[in-house]
Amino acid sequence: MSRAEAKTRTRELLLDAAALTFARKGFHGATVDEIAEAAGFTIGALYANFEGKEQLFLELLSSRASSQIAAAEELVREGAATATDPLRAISQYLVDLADKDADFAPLQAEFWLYAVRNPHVLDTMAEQMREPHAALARLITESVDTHGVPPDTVATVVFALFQGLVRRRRVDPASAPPELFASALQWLFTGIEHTEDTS
Amino acid sequence: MSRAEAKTRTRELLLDAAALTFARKGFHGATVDEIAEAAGFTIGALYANFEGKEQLFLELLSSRASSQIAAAEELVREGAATATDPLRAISQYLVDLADKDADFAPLQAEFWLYAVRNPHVLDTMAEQMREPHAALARLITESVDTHGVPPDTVATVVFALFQGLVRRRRVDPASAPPELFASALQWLFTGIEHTEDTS
DNA sequence: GTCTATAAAGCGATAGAC
DNA sequence: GTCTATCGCTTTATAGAC
Repeated sequence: MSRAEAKTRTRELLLDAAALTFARKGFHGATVDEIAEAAGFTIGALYANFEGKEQLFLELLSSRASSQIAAAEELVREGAATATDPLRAISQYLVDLADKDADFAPLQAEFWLYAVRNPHVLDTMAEQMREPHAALARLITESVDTHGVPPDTVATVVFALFQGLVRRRRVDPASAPPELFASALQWLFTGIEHTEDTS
Repeated sequence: MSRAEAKTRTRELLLDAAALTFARKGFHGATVDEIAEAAGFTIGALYANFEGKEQLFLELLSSRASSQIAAAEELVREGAATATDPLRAISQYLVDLADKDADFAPLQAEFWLYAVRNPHVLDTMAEQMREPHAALARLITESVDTHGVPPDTVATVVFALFQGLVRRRRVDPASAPPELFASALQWLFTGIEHTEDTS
């Protein structure tokens, strides 16, 4: 491993550790010491690779876009594979993701709060969401008939719905079971009015 | 004003200031000094009325339930008043609320993060949501036919949807215009499939 | 490039005056 | 009950050794 590769590796380890620590403690709650230690280094390595805590956080915010893109692409692949019930496939995939990576939602919330409080990063935040959003819009276009409603619009609503349900699920799991994700998505397209009355 | 009333007033001023400051800076980002100053006092008054920063935050989390209940009750009244299009009335009311009080959503996010990171307050958080949730469920029952889907379930989905859209609106207002809130709610009941194709 | 030691600042909380 | 002054701890960031 060359010197340059070693440094890149250190940076990535620090970024991963930062993601974990910021998710668990928040931006102000997390300390640089703690982040460095979680990565297996001391603060010296951190300051050799990043200007400081804030720049590390912002770099993380930008870099996590790529991992989101990867997830979005897998979502599309999954959706194409199980074309029998694409809506159900989408919801199941996203519920699994949220349940498996418990740090994802808190980190996103932390990013959102930071962006709301520091308007100059709002654009970065919007940018971060663009590709996953586009991927979902593409999947929707391929899978269902939106009857003239722009796929972008539908994607926005679907993301909002899932984000809200994921947060709810954390506070009160019983009120937001996995099936609700699928049902809600189903309702969005066919309407509650057209649900078979099972009461 | 009696001594007891004065103290109660100080407590309330401090709680209001705490809501503002925690919303704008976050739990760790806000300082007790800053909160006291925003209320027009110094830290002495704060420590005379609360055990410390954490207890102040938790008391705020609990106390804000009552103001939410008030908002929920007004929502029900509004909904009953404009019974011509209750879905549209609900969405407009909630969008106005979110746009008017810019600190509300960040404070809720801060509460949620705190609850996720400190599981012993998850119940308090769930409790806080109960009454507004019940109010919305009642309004739904009165306003629309849910075709056997429990109103509680519908309320959960509606809250999730709105919460997600409000957050999105903060980052990218163009992608989440007020009309989208009404449309999304409409779709939930009648289905995108049954939208008139206006393309 | 990374570690250890330290500087400088900010924080929550307390004590005593009024 | 509230204010002012201060303690003690934690934090970010830097400097110098290796």
